[in-house]
Amino acid sequence: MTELLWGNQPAPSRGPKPAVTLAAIAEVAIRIADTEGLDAVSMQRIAGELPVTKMALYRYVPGKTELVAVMSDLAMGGPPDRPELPWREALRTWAMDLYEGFTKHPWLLQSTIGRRLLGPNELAWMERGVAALTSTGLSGGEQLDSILVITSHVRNIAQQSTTFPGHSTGLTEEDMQQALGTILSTESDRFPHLTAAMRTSPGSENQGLEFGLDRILDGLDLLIQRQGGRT
Amino acid sequence: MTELLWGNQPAPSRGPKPAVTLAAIAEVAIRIADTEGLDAVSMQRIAGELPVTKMALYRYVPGKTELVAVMSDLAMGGPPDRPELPWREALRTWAMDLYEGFTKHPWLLQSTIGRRLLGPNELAWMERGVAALTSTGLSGGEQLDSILVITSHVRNIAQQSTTFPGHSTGLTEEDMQQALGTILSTESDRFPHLTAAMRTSPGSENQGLEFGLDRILDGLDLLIQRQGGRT
DNA sequence: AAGTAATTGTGTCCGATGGACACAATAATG
DNA sequence: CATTATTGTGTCCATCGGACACAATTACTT
Repeated sequence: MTELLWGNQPAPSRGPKPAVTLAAIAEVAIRIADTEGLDAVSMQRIAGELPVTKMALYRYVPGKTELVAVMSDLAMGGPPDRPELPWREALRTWAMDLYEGFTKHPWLLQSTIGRRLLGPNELAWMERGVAALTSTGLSGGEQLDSILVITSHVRNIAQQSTTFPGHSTGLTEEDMQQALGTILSTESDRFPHLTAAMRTSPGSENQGLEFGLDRILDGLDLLIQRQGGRT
Repeated sequence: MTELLWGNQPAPSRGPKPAVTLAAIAEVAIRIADTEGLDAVSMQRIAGELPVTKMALYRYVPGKTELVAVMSDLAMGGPPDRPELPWREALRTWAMDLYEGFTKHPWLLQSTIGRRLLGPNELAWMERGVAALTSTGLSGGEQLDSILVITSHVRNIAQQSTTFPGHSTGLTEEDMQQALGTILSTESDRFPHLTAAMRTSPGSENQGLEFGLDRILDGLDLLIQRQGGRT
């Protein structure tokens, strides 16, 4: 499995030439997931767009789980190159880049959850994250925890703002807002503060990303200053 | 669907007595999910533990999606009663209670993602969250964004710390750490900061929850003070 | 009391899924 | 030329969510 993700295949000499490559399989799978959602990615479907049958895919990948892992790391890609910046700006653009990646491939939010083996690209993202924090005086554990908080925030904001192709419950953002509205109006006595908050809320938007990010960065800044770290 | 979640069924008069109830179905489903994971919850499996057949369940629920929604809101439960506290402590215990809920039913992390209709219990949690922030002078939108950040953090911490029954890739936390270790040792030149950070890291734990929570609360505190809010 | 209408439970059937497995075709090596 | 490792194919299976027709049950109406 590690070999699959990191591309360390022994390269056999005997036997017929492979008709496809792991990369080609992953690319097809990614394209399907991008356009029709992760649930539309089946072995049949993939094989249908390649000069092989379904079962041939199992020569390249032990199972669907592993295939999803490979395509995930590939779709995620590495973090884009950015000019060196002070830690706060560096971390902010890092978060924004990450957000963009998740909006470009929304299904990554489904496929990269829970305990899993990490691929080279995912590790590269982490590397860039902690790199931004090395000069702050935070300990290793604090650095890791910091980028974890930011990642969580970015992920969950992306999750609720992007619309999933396929698999979704078929709910528009409007549907949800409307249903919530009618409930809150008929049941407003049970949720007084919530109704009040939603009434004064502008009703949107991706300011949620900015807001949380600013709070977290403020909190980190405070900790760094308190520990006498430099920028 | 809203009727299902909020328990507003018209109660028919004609016809035979129902052999089971929606609540009973949900309870069985919850028990299965708790012990064997969400993927083990199938209509067959549920019916097997009830005096009905699989297809009879569809008299109580339009489809599996809706059933999962119902069992999710039920398992989540409402927020526990807590004495009134200043906003920071209130929000902290709120987050801890939420965390406990997710560790008690890890599958909630899978079932309550993306756009979905909100049940009474989920709304009750939100109500408690914003209630803690009403006296801070934050706007409605800011209050909602605040509890969203905290929820995200709690969720993702719970996600990586709890072990999923079934469905998991069968990876122990040790397996992951070990695989990561070997990769970082053979590939340490590609990830210098990351390897350094992981070397000085104590290797664990749920201090990740505390750390991120403290940063977020610090950031909120700063914003509140900046706006001249009172505690 | 008898019949009508609404509602519940059952059984059968379907398409799609991931995967096991045996087998034939292909290429490099001895 | 024969051996051997490797690739691709076809068949088969259990499981899943769900559609649908049909029988059984109960309350309401006449």
